[in-house]
Amino acid sequence: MVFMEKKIHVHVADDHMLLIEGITAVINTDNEIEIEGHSLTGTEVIEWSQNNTADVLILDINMPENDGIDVLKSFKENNIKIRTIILSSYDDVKLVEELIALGASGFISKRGAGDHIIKAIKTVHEGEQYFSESIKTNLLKLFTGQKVKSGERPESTIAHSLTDREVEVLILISREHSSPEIANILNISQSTVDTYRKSLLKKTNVKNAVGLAMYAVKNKFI
Amino acid sequence: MVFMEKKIHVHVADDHMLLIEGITAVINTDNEIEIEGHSLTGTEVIEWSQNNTADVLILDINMPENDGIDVLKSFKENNIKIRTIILSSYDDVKLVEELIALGASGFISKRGAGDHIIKAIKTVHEGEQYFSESIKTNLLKLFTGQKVKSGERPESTIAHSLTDREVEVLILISREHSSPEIANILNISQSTVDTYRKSLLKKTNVKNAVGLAMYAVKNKFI
DNA sequence: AAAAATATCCCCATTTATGGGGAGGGGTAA
DNA sequence: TTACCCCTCCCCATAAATGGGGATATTTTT
Repeated sequence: MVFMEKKIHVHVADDHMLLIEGITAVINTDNEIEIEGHSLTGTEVIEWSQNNTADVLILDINMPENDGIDVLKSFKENNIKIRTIILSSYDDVKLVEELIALGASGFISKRGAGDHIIKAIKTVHEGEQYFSESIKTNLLKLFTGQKVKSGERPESTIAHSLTDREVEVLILISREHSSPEIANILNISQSTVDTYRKSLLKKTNVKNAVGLAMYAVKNKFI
Repeated sequence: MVFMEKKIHVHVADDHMLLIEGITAVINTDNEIEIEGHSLTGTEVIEWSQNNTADVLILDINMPENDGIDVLKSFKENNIKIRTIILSSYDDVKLVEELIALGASGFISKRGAGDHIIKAIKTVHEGEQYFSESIKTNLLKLFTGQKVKSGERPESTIAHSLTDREVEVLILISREHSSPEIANILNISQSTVDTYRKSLLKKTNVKNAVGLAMYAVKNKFI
């Protein structure tokens, strides 16, 4: 780096303080980036965002009160623009498209090794998108697993009789989102979401949303 | 510190590489402690333990393949003695008793601020128990909010801040039963079942029945 | 090209779930 | 005894979920 008039200010949002401390420690090894503050719930992030001074937000998806999706939605509604890096776990990969539509520009898996958070911050700060290695791998799996449909592979589970959209809805249901919320997140009407609910109930042969969530767990959708 | 013949060697087990990196960064600020290695699944920890060289193990409860509890059980079965600090999230507090019985000697919450991991490592390495502030607070809540019956014992697995009846309802909800069904099964009125639902939602801090089912799974009620 | 599947939306109606409040009786610990 | 918790029940109201039907446009498969 040649010029450095000002450090990149980063805000971290995660409900695990220990992770925040860890990220802070990692970031402190770089002298171009600085932690500006943190939030422990989605609600805190939303409050913070109304008067924020940071350049980049690192945002966990799973948080109490209001999750990462709620936060992004709120940004959109209030026309707040913050370059945001999503901290994802498990299969949030399937939501990448929606998250991008909601304004996220970076994705880092909590799981993946070599997911360089510092590089992610700098890349996103430059206005570009960043996908960590593990996210890219998962995305690839997701897409190849769909395009190679030409006559083969029943895969392991019956779960694959579910369509892409159904799976998305299933995951959101399992994350405790209601139909109106899901409609909002996926930008479709609630009627459509309800159609997917019916379809899911029929296909999985369970009684209600709880059954769907259990099914999602059992089949490792979450 | 006066004497320092040798650093404390620490092994970290967590399925989130990012957290491991964070912990490493924190620990590297102390020159008496050194990270010896890490594991990403319970299975890895068990394999590692058969030929370990570390003084202290930092162990996450929620891991794929074999969780922290499985790991501790394996230690006990194979008579492996490693001073272990539990990294807990959410309501694992309720498992503290069980975890101590299984050989854990330290507890740090991922959530709590000021949960000094370095102090925990040193304390546990000295052979003493360590409870982080947030764990102590939660434990206190748990016990004050509960009658410790004379000569009674808190069951083997999960201690409940939930009452007996609440747990029954929780389990039935998780089995996909509706309120009218539950009322029928328990021979109480639906009003009463609904009261328990409200109480459960409040205590577990989740949004809906799906959240309750997930809570039940996480806390091994089902 | 025709058939099948997918994604999207709507109507209707009923049942469940959630959220707020209050309330009495029984047991137990301070 | 008093205070507190637990179990039980009820009122009210609104939101959400379920169940049935049907519909159109696009994409994919055959």
